[in-house]
Amino acid sequence: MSSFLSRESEPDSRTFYCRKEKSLGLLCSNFLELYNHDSIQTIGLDDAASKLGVERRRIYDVVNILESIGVVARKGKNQYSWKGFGEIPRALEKLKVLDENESGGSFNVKIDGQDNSSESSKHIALLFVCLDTKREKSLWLITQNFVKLFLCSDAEIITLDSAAVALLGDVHNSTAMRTKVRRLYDIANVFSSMNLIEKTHHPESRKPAFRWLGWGAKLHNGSTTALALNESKKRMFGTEIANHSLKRMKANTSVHRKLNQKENMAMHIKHECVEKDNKMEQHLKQSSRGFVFGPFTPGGMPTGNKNERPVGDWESLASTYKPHYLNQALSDLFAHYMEAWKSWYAEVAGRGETHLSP
DNA sequence: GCATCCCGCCAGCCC
DNA sequence: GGGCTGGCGGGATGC
Repeated sequence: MSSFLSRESEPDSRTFYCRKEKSLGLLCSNFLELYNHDSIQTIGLDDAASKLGVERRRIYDVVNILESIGVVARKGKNQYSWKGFGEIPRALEKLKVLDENESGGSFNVKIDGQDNSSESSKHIALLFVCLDTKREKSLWLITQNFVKLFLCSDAEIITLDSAAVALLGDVHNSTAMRTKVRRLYDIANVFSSMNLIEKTHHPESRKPAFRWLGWGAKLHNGSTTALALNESKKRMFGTEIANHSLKRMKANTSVHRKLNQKENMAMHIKHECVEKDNKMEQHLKQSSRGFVFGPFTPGGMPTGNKNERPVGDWESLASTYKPHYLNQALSDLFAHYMEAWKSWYAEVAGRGETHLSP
């Protein structure tokens, strides 16, 4: 039996209550470790609850969130089937396509002060206006809409407050807002534990917010990514269980995690990608006086900074950071990053967006 | 004091 | 009717 299971029976865990040991994120990590195996066909909720030492009610929360991104699928009463991480890209793509169909084409939603356009607000309101009935308030749908906020908006980071506003529509209903934010915290914890998002702070309000890391930011090869996640989880579980300080949110961010030298190639590849992003981001931050840009933020955007790098420098910077990967998949991934960066640069430069400057 | 989110009540649904 | 499902919000914990 895994260490996370035996821990439940320890007398200390009852004597000294630690909230973080009970968190949904940790439960999700343990759930994934338990079921992320090729041999797993069916997941019984009772079985999961007893093996993980939690109430069945908590399992519902986890599987509902996982179901919304395709990792598991409901087979019947009390039964789910394991689909695996390879389903995540497909599920995300479906969400994106679905959203484009619903909104009559891709639109640029900006939230959290990144755009004050009333048109964008209208789009959001139209997109989530249907969240009224019980079914439509389900964790499953809230999760999907939360993902859509990232996938279909220009927002690099999103605060849970603004996500709640977007999903709820009615800003004046404070009770409903609080409830929605609670649910978003649940979802965010699960996603954080899977490294789909990471916690950060809004650059202006300094409010807690979340940044979308997404599946594509890891590896495009589904199986390799799943392997990487699987391996990473194994390491993180051990760390979390053994570490009583349990700095979960910080430890779980892929950006800040240090790589164990003995980790496998998949983890190494993943880390290498993140490292490249970090270097790019650090340079971007230096020239933008602390504004938190994402990895693809155009370097040529005017910031008013005297030390601002000219566009050409960024292109040379990009080529400077071009890694010499032996792995073809990784080379393809980096090429994809470069393409995305270039297209975003072209788009933003074309619009002449100066309002992003602090 | 605010952010976070666990916990379990209880209503709706299904068999 | 009983079990399953999961929305919901009180209130405890963390920082």
